[in-house]
Amino acid sequence: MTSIDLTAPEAATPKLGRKRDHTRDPEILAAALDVLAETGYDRMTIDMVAARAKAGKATLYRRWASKAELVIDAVACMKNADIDMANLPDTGTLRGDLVASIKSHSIEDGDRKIHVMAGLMSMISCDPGLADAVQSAIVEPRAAVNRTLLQRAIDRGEIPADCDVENLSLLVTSMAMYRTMVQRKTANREFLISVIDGLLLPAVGLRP
Amino acid sequence: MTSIDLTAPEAATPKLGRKRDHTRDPEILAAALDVLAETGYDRMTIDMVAARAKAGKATLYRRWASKAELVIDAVACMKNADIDMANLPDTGTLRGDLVASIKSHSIEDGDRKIHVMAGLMSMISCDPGLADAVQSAIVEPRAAVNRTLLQRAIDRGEIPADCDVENLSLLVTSMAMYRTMVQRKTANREFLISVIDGLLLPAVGLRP
DNA sequence: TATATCCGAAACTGCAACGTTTCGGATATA
DNA sequence: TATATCCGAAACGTTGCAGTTTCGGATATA
Repeated sequence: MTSIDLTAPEAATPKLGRKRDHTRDPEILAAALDVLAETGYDRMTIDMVAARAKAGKATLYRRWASKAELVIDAVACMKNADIDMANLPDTGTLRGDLVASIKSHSIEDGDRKIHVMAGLMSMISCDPGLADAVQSAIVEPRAAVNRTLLQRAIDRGEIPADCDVENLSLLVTSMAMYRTMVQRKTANREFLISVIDGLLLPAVGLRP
Repeated sequence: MTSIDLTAPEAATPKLGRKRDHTRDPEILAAALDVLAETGYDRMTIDMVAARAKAGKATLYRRWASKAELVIDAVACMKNADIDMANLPDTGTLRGDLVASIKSHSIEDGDRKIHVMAGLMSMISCDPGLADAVQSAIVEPRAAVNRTLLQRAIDRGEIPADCDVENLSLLVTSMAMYRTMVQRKTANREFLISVIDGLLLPAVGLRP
């Protein structure tokens, strides 16, 4: 199912000959994500991915049984590309933490994730496994960051303890997704800060 | 292009014989939207729509030149299915107006619109005309309602004049879209009110 | 009533992409 | 060095759907 399974040695494997080069797997998966983000799942073809990765189509089919498995693996392997829960910003204020978590790299990465999700939208309702992969690899990590930052602000008494942490932690991502998917505009730094200053902070009783 | 164009009389049309029955067009378009919302654009087939509408495939191709035109027409014709700008609620408070605008019918309609958008996600990045149709038929009408209700609240001095009306007017829809598309949960009345009371009203300085 | 056009059902064509397979050449292991 | 497996390229068969056409039957117009 996953690329990890493919690395497992089989019972009666002959030991002679060349071994498969798994160092190229990440390149192929990255190429798959690129094509997915640009064209969407249904219009994406294996040939596109192979061409992008400068690999033969046969090479891909040697490693993944189908287009669906390739995509699921690609999504699963994009987990935590930019998010480091163990090393969150700690500036002393909620606004400082939120703004510090918007590095230019994480903006690009977030944008990419949104486009990948858009490409998976039609497929996601059919395959529950894919929905789970998207949930744990794309959605949940980002929400966890915001949830932690909000909880810290509560703990230090900066914001009221009875505020709606769950909805608040999804606010910025929801607005970014809407802007990207529906309005077809980029969720750039300026926009993200306008959401923080215009919606999130006022909602917890802070004036930026 | 549109069903309206198809009703236009042609120059040298013979006057004899049976005329095309356009009273069934809305049924066919509604069937197209149903299939679109359920299966997505790429997996949707003309046969599905024909079967749903209990019509022949040839009948559909007599009226729309292609699958794309059928879908664009269907989206355009769902304009304002539930929204009546001339008859907005006016309860005297922002919360009253917002809650009053969430009738059970408009919840279902909003849910349907979100599923239609999800089905169009992959296609929407290819066809700019489709993006415009979605924008004016699905997205903008709902935002306009919220924008008006917020502006009224400003005019009567209920909320500060410098609040972020543009982002605020997209807040509920964004959260509903996120919940439906990503979390695969229904954006029911309880959820919508939790967004209003937990995010929107606090963000404009009101305590529900 | 006679006729022209409609209708739905179903068979058909064309095409695009999936997934498979084969090929010659390269390369790591024994 | 010998061999087994890798690699990328390219051809192939199959499938599924878009779009077309044909058919018998129904229906509104004259």
